[in-house]
Amino acid sequence: MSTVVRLSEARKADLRCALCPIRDRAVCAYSGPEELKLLEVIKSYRTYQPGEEIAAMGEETAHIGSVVQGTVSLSRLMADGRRQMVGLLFPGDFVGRIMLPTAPYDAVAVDEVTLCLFERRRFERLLAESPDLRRRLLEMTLDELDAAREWMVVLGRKTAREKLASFLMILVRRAAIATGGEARDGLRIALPLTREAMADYLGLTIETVSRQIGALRRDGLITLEDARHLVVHSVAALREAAGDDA
Amino acid sequence: MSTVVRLSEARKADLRCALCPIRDRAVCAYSGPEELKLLEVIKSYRTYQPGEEIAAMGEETAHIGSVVQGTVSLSRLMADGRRQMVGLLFPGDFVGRIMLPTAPYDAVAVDEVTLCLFERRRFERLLAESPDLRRRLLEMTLDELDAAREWMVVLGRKTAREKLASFLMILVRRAAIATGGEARDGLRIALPLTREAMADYLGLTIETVSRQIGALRRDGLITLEDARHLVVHSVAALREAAGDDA
DNA sequence: CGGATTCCTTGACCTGCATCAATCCGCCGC
DNA sequence: GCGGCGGATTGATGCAGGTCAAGGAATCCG
Repeated sequence: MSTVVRLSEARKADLRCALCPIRDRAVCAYSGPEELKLLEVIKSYRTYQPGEEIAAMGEETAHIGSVVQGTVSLSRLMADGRRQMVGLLFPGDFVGRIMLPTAPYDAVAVDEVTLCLFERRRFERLLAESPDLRRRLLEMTLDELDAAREWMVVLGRKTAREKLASFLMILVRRAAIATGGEARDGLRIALPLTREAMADYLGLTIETVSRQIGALRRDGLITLEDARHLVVHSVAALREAAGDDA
Repeated sequence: MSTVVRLSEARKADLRCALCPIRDRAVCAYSGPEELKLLEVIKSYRTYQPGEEIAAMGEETAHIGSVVQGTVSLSRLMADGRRQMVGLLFPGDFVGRIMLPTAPYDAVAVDEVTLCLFERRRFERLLAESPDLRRRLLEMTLDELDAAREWMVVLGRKTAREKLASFLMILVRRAAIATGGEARDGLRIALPLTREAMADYLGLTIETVSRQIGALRRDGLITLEDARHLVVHSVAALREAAGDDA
């Protein structure tokens, strides 16, 4: 009995917004305690398995929300099977298109994903009344637009090697943020994506992805622990290889 | 004397928001008469010549505003000279990044461009108080994000021919909207961009752009009047060539 | 333990687009 | 008229990355 109580208390604690791991980055980042209370009432959590579909392009989406844990891919599929990933969402990022009833692309869980969901209609009603939510959502959308445009440069103008290095740099920056500080040499990186998903993100084939990873390894920029884990030896060299100046 | 008066009256009429040609599409689309009055006070017009720089990446931008007339390109330049266009703005579209002091990319007038400008600080203050402006801006930003992601598919996965056809389809859709109705066969299209600008938009070289236009012409999809004007014979065939289903 | 499956790597070959180079066309100033 | 110039076309050639094919490594399951 007492274990049950303790479990339910723990579950409850998980659900408290104040303790949420993405509290400072999600749509609700600017929301005060009163608004948080409102959100707490209407929110629900859902977990998706790797590869599981979160939303399908063209279909109605009843829920929208935030990535709490894991990685979500947004992609578009052409009629003949070619696929292009158009976004990669990490904890704190917002999933779902507001002001539009249907999803404009496929959303798929890359690894095990937990979402903090709101019923779309209810969230939009809340949005209409909350300057804090609106402000944060606008800010996040603008950031995503900048990121999308940055990625257009990668897709349109970079070589396969530069594409790979650019992708790794994204992971390096994320890992640096997660561990609190600067991007340091010797950083160990987990690749959340399969070779195929990377290829779809970078506009390449899996063979080219594999070969370019091999080339970066041979050139001493990285070491592969296994197919999904690597160590970055020189962040500066990797940035150089990505063709960025920033 | 009387002509001077009449001229100044005409000028004044040009400046009245109620008569603005982009009144229904710009940031101010949802603004009521009172708000329009406020905007009317702080706005100013400026005209740019073809090729003239509107904003340079990384530099502070004192003004933001709407495209009233003409076409604006947003692009990013890599250190070695490679350029990728990341957006093409038409009348009604918003120029400038709010909530950020510096421009995230270069903005250049493609042809003769007229902007309706607001001092950035003042506009942001207005934005903070106006739900109508904020709502419209969020809506426009979300639309641009969708457009950017759609373009990522073009850049990442389409062939040169499909890229050209996709670009022409954008112009066809725009021309259709401008002339009020459906995209009809036999439509005459003006190319606002040079071959170089098209190449930068599509992630190609000017030679490939030229060759692919030639190929579309030889295949009977289009006829060239001159280098900057063409007729689309079959919109359906062009869409097909673009590799789209929508 | 062995077979099946999924994911990744590697090799040989091919092709679509880039590169390099020459020419053309329309337009301007003189 | 004619040179000069920016933009566009066209041709010849090369190569980065795609395609096709085989095989390895890890995991699952009977």
